Order: sequence, then structure tokens, then C-alpha cells
Amino acid sequence: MILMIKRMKGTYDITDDIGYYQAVETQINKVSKLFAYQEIRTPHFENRDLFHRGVGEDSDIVSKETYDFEDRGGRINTLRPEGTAPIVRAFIENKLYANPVVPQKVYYYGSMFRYERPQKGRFREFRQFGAEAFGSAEPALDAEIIAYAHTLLRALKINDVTVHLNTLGDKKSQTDYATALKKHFKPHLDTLCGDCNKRFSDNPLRILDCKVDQDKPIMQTAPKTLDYLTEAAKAHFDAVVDYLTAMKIPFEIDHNLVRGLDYYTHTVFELKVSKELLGNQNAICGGGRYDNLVETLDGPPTPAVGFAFGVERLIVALKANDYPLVDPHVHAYFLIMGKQARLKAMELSQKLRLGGLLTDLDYMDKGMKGQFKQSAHKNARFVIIIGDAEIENETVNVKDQLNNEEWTIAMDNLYITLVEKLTAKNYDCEDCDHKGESQ
RNA sequence: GCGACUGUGGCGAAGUGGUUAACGCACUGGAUUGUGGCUCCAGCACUCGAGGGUUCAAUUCCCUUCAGUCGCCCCA
Repeated sequence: MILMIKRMKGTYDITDDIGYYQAVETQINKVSKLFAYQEIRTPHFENRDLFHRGVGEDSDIVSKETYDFEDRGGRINTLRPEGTAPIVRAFIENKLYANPVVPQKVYYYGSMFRYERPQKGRFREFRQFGAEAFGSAEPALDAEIIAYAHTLLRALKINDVTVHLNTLGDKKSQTDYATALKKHFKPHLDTLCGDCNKRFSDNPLRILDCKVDQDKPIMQTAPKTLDYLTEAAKAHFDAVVDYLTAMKIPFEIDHNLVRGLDYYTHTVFELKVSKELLGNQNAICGGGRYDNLVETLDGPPTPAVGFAFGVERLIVALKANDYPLVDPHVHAYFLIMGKQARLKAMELSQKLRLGGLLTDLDYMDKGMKGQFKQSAHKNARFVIIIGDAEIENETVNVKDQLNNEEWTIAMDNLYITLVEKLTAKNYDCEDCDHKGESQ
């Protein structure tokens, strides 16, 4: 016990919650099909340079949060801290830009790793579901990707979510705006908090969403993104707004929305739940357009949009919304008394399983009472009792736990009898093909 | 990286510087050797996150460390 090895800080084992993860994964696959996105899987670690060049040298994620290690061959590896850069790498390396299908629409699901202090909705190994669409600069694609994210939430019955929308404009808009911001804040630096002084040089946009200084007058009079957008950038944003409106996706424009990764251009968005639910880590999805990243990573100039969900945060919201889960259960549980009965139960249980029935039995040599308790823990619909008398008569005693009915039938009729009972009207089993409706 | 709080059985939760660490739930066995769920009885922590110190004596006091929770930063 003293030397017991424990899980690493910021990681966790999924045990009782596995149903929630499976529900999320199922809906991800379903909704992705609706939007015609294909799954793509890439390695969990990459060359460290990929993230330095892709995500941005100065971003917190690569400057202080990556898990880096040198392997025995002297290569510098990094556990992926986010999904977009690896997907872009794969897009280029597999020459998906030459694929006749355009835009290329892909999604991914899997663990990401960041060396951070764990807190609510934040872990060192966490899961993201993300999507990326390559090859089109059309604002309709921005709207589609937002609708896609929104539809997943609907599929998961998560209602209390707000879509926040903003645009950073193209490169020229961004540099013009940053210069204007610096000019605006420079004379007032001494009135701003320490963090904002740092932000001034690192990323002046971030000053705008500072929690400490947000009510100060200089914030209100700060230049607005909109005033520095180029014509084209403004047209792009207006189009996204129009498409979202047409698709009836509710959203709010939030000109203070800034994203942390360096590669974003034009549209950026976040889906947020209430702070009561997730504290300040209440963004469950973030994304935007990144028209220059493919080129930055030595691919052909290719515009792209994408998003990423934090699966752990999604699951917190899922639970808060009482997402209905089907409890684990079996159809049949064999209650066996004696060696002969066990032999028979092994034979019959295999028959039932091959016939598609969820089946279990005792392996602990428990008494009747104990076996009944186990059958209840397993949520068994039918308890099949086999003892000496049944062996003698080639029958089994079947107890239907739904209505406490009990009857004796020939062993040979067990399977067909259970199937008939299970497919009777009003009975619907999520885990097998025995659906009342389809019968 | 910084700050606050917490750490007793599978879970919840009392407690004290000194022989056997309450109680509840769950679990196991029995009463009822072929019918669970009710009732009754019994069992269930060589030990109080880990390491060290103070003391005749530490789960209790002190230090360190680890972990959890929450906040800052940042992000999904």
C-alpha cells in the first residue's frame, strides 16, 4: 500500500461514467455523418516543431504547457496539446489537398495533453472532439461548422448554451487593429493591472477581456474590431451572420472574444455554458477560421475552418441536463445449484448469447440468496433456475423479474420463450436487436 | 507558475495526546441447506494520504511531501 502506484496528477480513470462517454461518442459519430464529415485519426505524439510553428511560439500552450520528451533515437517528441496542427500536418503529408472531394471535411476524437494545474473542467490528459474543413474560404462553411457544433449539443440534449461570435478579420485587419489598440492603451498603462501590462506587449487584444480592468472608462472608449476590418473581412463576417440567421442558429456577437491560438483569422467563436456549471472554464467548444495555417506548415495555400470541444466539459453539461442513460443490464441470469447444473448452464448460456441475448451467470458458488442478489445487481430481466430437479426433467425454471411470474419450461424451449417475451409489445431493448416495434 | 481549503473502511461521516477508531449505507454469512427485495443476528479499518520530527505515548501537535477541490493565468 505504501508503494502503491497511483494515477498521474490531472488524469483520471473512467469507470461509472463510461456510459456518458459512450453516449457522447455515439452522437459525435451520428452528427458528423449528418454533416458529411469523415473521421481521421492521427498519432498522439508529433515532432515538437509542429506545435511551435503551428500553434505559435508565444502561446501559453507551447511555451509552457507541452509534454516534451526525447526518445532513444534523439528525436524531440511532443504529446499533442491540441488537434488542429496534427490534422493540418496529416492533410499536407497525405496530400489530401489533391483529393477530388472539396472541401475536405474531417473530424477527430481523442486525448490531448497539457501540463497545467488541474481544476474544474481542466485536466492534464483530456479529450477533444474536433472538426476541420479544408479548401474553401466561403463564409457559408464557417456557418456550417458552427451549425455542426450546435447540432451536436442538440443531439446531446444540452440546451443552456450560448454561441459567441466574433471576427478577427484578415491579416491586415489584425495588424491595423493591434496597432490602434496599442496606441489607445499606451498612455494609460499605469492604470491597468499587471497582467494587462504584460498583455500589452504579448497580445493587446487580450486586454479587452480582462476581468480586473473591464469596467474602466478606457475600456469603453477602446477602438472596436469592426472599425479596422477591411471591406472583404467585413463582407465575410456579415455573410456568416446572415447564414447563421437563415439556419436559425442562435448566437450573440461578442467583439471582445479573443482566442488563444495564434493561427486564427476571420471568424472565431465559442460555445459557453453557465458559470454555475463550469466556473471560468465554461467554454465547451472553441473554434474559428485559419486561412494561413496550412501554408505556414509548408502546405499549399489552403483556407480552413474548425472547432474543438472539450469532452470532459461536455459531460459536465450532459449530467446537469440529466441525459438519459440506459442502465447496464442482462436479459438472462442463470441461477445454478450444483455441478450438473453448472455444466448445463454453461451450455445454455452460450446458446442464448449466440442468439443475441445478454446473458450472465454465477462464478462464485454462491447460495441461492447470493445469486438472486447478483442477478438484481446485473439488472437481469429473467432468472433461469437450474437444480437437480430440472436436470432430471430437462426443464428450467424461469422467473420474470418484471412481473414476478414464474414458470417451468423444457430446456429446449428456453431460447425461443425468452425471445418471445422480450419482443412482446412495449418492450424495447437498446442493446440488442429484440425490439418490440420491429417485430 | 501563484493562492486558498481539504485528505479517517467500497461510499458518507464522527472522534480523541494514552489500552478494543463511533455511527449510517453498501457488502458477506446465517436465521430461511431451491427463490433476492422486509426483519433479526453476526462479520467487515493490524489503521486514520505518505515521510519525518516533538513526546514516555501521535490518527490527534509541528515540518515536508503527495493527491484532491476551487480560484488566478490560460484554455477545451
